[in-house]
Parts: sequence; structure tokens; C-alpha cells
Amino acid sequence: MRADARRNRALIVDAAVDLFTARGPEASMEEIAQAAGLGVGTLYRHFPDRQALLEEIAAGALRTLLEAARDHAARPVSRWDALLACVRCGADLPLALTKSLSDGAEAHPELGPLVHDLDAMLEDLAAGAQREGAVRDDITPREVVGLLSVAVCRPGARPDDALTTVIIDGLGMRAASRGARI
Amino acid sequence: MRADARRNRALIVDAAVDLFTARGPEASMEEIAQAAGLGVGTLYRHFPDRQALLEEIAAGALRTLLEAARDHAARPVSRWDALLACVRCGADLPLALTKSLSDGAEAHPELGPLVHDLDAMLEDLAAGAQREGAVRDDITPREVVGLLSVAVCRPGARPDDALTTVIIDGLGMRAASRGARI
DNA sequence: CGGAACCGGAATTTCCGCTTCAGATTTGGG
DNA sequence: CCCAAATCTGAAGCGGAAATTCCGGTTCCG
Repeated sequence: MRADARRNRALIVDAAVDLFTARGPEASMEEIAQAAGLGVGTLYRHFPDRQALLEEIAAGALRTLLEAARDHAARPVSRWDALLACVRCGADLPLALTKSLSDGAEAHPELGPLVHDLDAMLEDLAAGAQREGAVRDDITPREVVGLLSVAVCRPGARPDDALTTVIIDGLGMRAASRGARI
Repeated sequence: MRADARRNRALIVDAAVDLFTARGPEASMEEIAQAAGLGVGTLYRHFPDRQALLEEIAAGALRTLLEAARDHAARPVSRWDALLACVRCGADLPLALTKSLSDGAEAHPELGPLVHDLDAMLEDLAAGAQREGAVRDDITPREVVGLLSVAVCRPGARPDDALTTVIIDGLGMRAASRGARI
């Protein structure tokens, strides 16, 4: 592969990650090409269609996160700390699009298993955190994972913004409301 | 206005509220007409375009909520309770679309002031709740209102679902993290 | 009854992103 | 340095989903 082609491929992936992260997976191919400083045609030379681009990025992010999650889960720390560590890792990844892909994950042969494994692992950590007494037990582990996804898999999410902080604190046992507040 | 026309108009508004609430403001005009058991033509007879339908519903919801908010704010209860009461009221309203409209609220001459007044009032309650020591003070009143909006102005939101509960509990002073968790 | 108001939904138009392709340009081996 | 192959460009064309129009048929109500 020619040097400029390789460079341009990288430019495209970078630009796509930025746009997908900032604004969700609706960004148009033309926007992506422009952000990369290239023509649309170039984009299509490297990725036959939008799907291919999405999948390449999503699969990369998921693999990275899954590996990180395995590492953290293997460490001798509380399950809650391990879970938060995973969230921190996830915050750096372009997961907003991953989430939208995972809705119809069946259609993506490579993505399905990745999403499934990751979900299972996180749910396991959440259940452990509840057993530790660190996380409120009036919601299911599945809901815990879902809420953390909301925190992280949001266009423009940052690990220290108000919503993420409030959700994490709200998951804590200390925060659990004693009676229906609403 | 003929009796059947009045009835159909109500059917349309009801169906639109349901669809907008359940799936956000992207619902197509055809879906709405179908849900109302009417033809698209009838829908367009009553509302010249999508915008008009959106605005009618949004303005109604905002007016209702604003009035309720004024009531609650005038009562001799804690500002935090008053704020939660407003959230409870909001949960029954089709606010998901209101939110998306309010992004470009300048374009809607009637909506702009409503949104502005409501925001000001809620922000005031939030600030009061912080002074009372009921709400964590490491975020701004604006952020408090923003987070409650996330809780309520979500397609499919319900006042007792996991995300709403966790956000409300997470806003409490008791929940505030003592150090950076992430 | 009569006709004005109203309805239905197929046909048309609009909108917008995807994809192609005929040059222009760049690369890298010779 | 040269040239063929590889790559790039971006305007034009495609496609389809959703919005909107239009008019023959239907329904209300005095």
C-alpha cells in the first residue's frame, strides 16, 4: 500500500472517531471526508460503505475495552473499583457509535460476540459491587450497566462531567433513597 | 368547526403525543396519522406542517408545566421538594419533543419565552435546594436542571425508572463524592 | 335534501446522504 | 528524471424515505 494511502486511511479513521464521538453515528460521509481534509471518493476507496467504517471503529474500540476490562477484573481490587476503572477506559473510546450498532448487533457478525462478552463481564462486576455493599441493591446489575452506558456512551460524554458524576454517585449505596421520592 | 373535525383534531394530537413521547420527535407524519386512525391528508388539514403540530403540543405542555411550577414554587415547602414536584409533573408531559424544539427555540416565537421562564424558575428552585443543603453544591443550578431534564425529557422516561431514581439520588448532598472517583 | 366542510390516500415533490466516475495528481521503482 | 500505476478529487447522479399536495368521494348539519 502506498504511503499516502496509508496516511489517508489513518486520517479518515481519526476524523470519523472524532465526529462519531462528538455527534453520534449520524455524521454523514461527506462531513467525515471534509474533517479528514480529503474528498469523499477517497473515503470510499478505503471503506466500501458507511457500515464498514462504523464496524472497523466499533470493533477496535470494543476489543480495546474488552481487553482492559479483563485486566481490571483480574486485579485484586473491589469489584466497584474495577467497574469504575472500566468506565474510565470506556470514556476514552468512541463508544457512542458502538452502542447504536449493538442495538442491531445481530447484523454484525464480528460485533455481536464482542458486545455480548463485554456486557456479561460488566454485569458480573456490577453484581459483585452490589454484594460488596458498594452499589445500591434496589436495581438490577443489568440496570447498573445500562446506567453506566448512558454516562459514557453519549455524544460528547466526558468522565468528569456533571451527568457522569451524578450517575456514579447515585449508584452508590449511600445515595439510595429510603422511600419513593417521586 | 364541524363535530367530526374537532374530534379528529383531538385524535391527531393524542396520537402525536403518544408517539413523540414514546419514540422522540422523529415519528413520521404517516405514522401519526395511522396511529390516529386517519389519513395523512386529514392531518395536514389541521396542521399545515410538521412544525405546527410540534409547536402546538410543545406549547401546551410547557404552559401546563409552567403553571404547575408556579404553583409548587409558591407553596411553603422546601425548594427541593418543590423541584421534585415539578419533575413529577413534567414526567406526565410530552417533553421529549419540547427539549428538541428548545434547542432552536429562537425560531419559535411562542416557545422561546415559555422555555426561558420555565428554565429560570427551575434554576431558582435548584439554587434554593442547594442553599437548603439538600442538593450537592459541586455543580451549578443550571447543571441540576439539565440533569433533571435528562431524567424526564427522554423518550420513554418514567418517573420511577432506574435512571430517574439514580439521578435524583445522585443529586442529593449525601451522594456527593468526596474525591474524584473517576 | 343540498352543498359546504371534511376525509383518504395515491401521486408528487423535496430533501439529503450515498455512491460513482472521468479526469487531475501523486508516488515510487527504474 | 520519467512514467505507469496507484491514488485522489468532488461534482453529478442515484435512491429512497419522508413531507406535502391534490382531488374524487364521503359525511355532517341546517
